[in-house]
Amino acid sequence: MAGTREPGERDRWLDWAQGRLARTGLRAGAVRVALLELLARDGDCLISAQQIVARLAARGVGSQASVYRLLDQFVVLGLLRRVVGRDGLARYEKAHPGHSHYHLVDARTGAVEPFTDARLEAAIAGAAERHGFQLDRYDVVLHGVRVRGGAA
Amino acid sequence: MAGTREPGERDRWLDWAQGRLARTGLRAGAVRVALLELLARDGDCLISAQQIVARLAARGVGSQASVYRLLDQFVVLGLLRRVVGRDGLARYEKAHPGHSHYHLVDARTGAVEPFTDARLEAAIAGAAERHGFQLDRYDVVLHGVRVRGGAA
DNA sequence: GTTATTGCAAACAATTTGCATATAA
DNA sequence: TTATATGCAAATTGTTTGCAATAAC
Repeated sequence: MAGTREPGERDRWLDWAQGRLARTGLRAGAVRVALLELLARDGDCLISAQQIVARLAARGVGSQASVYRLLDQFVVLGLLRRVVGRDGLARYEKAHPGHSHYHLVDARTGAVEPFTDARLEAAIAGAAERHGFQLDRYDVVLHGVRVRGGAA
Repeated sequence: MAGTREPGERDRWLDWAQGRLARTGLRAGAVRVALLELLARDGDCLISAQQIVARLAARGVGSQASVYRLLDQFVVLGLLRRVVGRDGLARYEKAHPGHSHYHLVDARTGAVEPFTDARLEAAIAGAAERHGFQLDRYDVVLHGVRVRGGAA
């Protein structure tokens, strides 16, 4: 199952995010609390804003406006990463400081799966260098079909 | 200037596209003709649908509906590549069969520039292989600032 | 009490669709 | 002639914004 990692990581992100928010003068409203909890649990791979709105609504919390506003806020604070898919929808996932990753999209199921790859990272840095670019950030999305179990 | 290549490439794409369209039972309407010509000239790097609509409108040709419909059609036929930017807008560029490339986005100017890099290509193939993925297609977008003239 | 948070509804913008008309083959 | 191409206007859909009411600190 994508999103299952070492125990404690979920809470680590939550603690980090809460600490960061506490230090900004912002206030812990009901929607923000619920959103943080939801993201801590399900924010390991891209979730769309609409999905989030729906899940919160199912619990009787939040509205379009507040969810979009909070997501924006979290992105600005560096708590979330925002990615726009081929369908033009914004999706979000927890940001882990200094820990960038790529996405594998399964052409059959549409499932998105994060992965990291040191060699690829090095190759990208090299390519940027060769083309006279000082790299700031990058997006890499691979589309294909799974033929073997993913490398852990 | 991005988009300047060997002489004749523009017409080569146009010929190829026209040939492909001719063999499909579709008809060469006025908007299609104008759109093909525009793309042959300016389609080397990502243009948004709105830009295209505007440019055609300035020449008194086309409408939202026909432009969007034609662009879709061209993508399906493999004449164009469709890319969705971080702003969620669809952008298009000429597809060259078997000739994939990446994009450099200048963080200062927002300019998008295509490039190719054999080593990067190999690295991507390797990463897909390592993660048990049979690669179908990929998107690579590098964000940063230009520090030297681009490698020709 | 002051100021940020929330919800509602309206506003927006890109894209899509229905349908009547024009036109290429 | 007959199916495709086109334009117009309306509909969709994701996202944003204005504003009054609410609640955190």
